[in-house]
Amino acid sequence: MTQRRPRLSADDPAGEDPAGGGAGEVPDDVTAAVERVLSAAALLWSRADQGLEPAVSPIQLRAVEAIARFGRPNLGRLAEELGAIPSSASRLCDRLEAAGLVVRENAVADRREIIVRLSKQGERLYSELTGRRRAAVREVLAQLSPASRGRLIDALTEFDLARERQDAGSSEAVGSRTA
Amino acid sequence: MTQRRPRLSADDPAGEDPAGGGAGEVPDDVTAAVERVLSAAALLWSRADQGLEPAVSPIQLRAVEAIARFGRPNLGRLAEELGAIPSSASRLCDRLEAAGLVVRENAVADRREIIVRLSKQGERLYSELTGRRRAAVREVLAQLSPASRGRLIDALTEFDLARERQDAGSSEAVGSRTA
DNA sequence: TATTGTTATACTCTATAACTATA
DNA sequence: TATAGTTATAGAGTATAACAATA
Repeated sequence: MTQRRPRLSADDPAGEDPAGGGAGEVPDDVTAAVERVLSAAALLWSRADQGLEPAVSPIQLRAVEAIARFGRPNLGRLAEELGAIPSSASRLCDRLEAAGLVVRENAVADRREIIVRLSKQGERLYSELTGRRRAAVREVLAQLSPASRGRLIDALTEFDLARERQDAGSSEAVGSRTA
Repeated sequence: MTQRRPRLSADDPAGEDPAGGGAGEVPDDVTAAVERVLSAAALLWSRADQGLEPAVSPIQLRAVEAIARFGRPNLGRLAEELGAIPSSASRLCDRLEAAGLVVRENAVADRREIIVRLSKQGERLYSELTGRRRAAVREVLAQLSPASRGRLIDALTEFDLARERQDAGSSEAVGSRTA
């Protein structure tokens, strides 16, 4: 799950708050078209774990990804990256370690710290995941002409630059959460 | 979580299988650029639930989305859409109902069936979610010039058509899983 | 007998709080 | 005293298997 904020409990009546809304200016049809692609892209991306071997849970897979990104994080850093608290990350590592995907090691500098790294098998799993994602993207791109691909990459680059500008401005947001 | 296949248990040594790989033809830099944007897009999309009121869990939110898409699915149809088994969906509905987000009703045609629909509060929550996603996309698009937006929508439309062709060809895949 | 949904049981995942070890 | 991590406990989320009700 990975959220820090308290959630609605089963015995809790629930709260109020409309909120929502957004800036005008951008035509609705453009927004809708981009939304549709984003939605499909998110699906394409998340489907890459289908048939992965061994079939770890999405949560464990996400932890493997986070560890791969950081190389050798300590447990606190890993928890932060997952948007979880150290306790949860510790328990998750228990299971990952039991599954043979990660290894816990004592840090040399500060003996309180525990370094988490991927095992050989964990690295293999991560490679398979990234390979599958790349393959999925390639399969779609292969259907486009080189000229179309050129236009696509130009447009996406523009979008990504805009997104980064936007992202930099709204850093008061909460945790990461790849969910 | 929502997967049907057996997962690696904590007491299970784990399996083998390299796999991965993909079709050549498409240049690596193009693939990598698209991947980067897809990754960011998936993140943008999944972050829309930040600060939602009431703060339901991602799993419950996903169920709300599925119910909203279908209108009034029976429990089995909902489970199928979530990539879960009826038992899990039933338990999930217990919590959603307790939280006041959905309502269970007896079907008129077949008295074995249970129809699941959003409560007023559930619909409000769903509206807020879609509103937030739309706003997030708008904010990014607002940073682009109208000409850039035109190019973007053309490129995305091409990509989406290619994806749909691809998707139609690989329908032997398992469940949906938005994870 | 087949289908729809629920309940019993067990495991993963997560948070809060209390604890241990090191700094 | 503060920090890094673990353990105890409790609840959400899920699957398998056994069950009830309807077709």
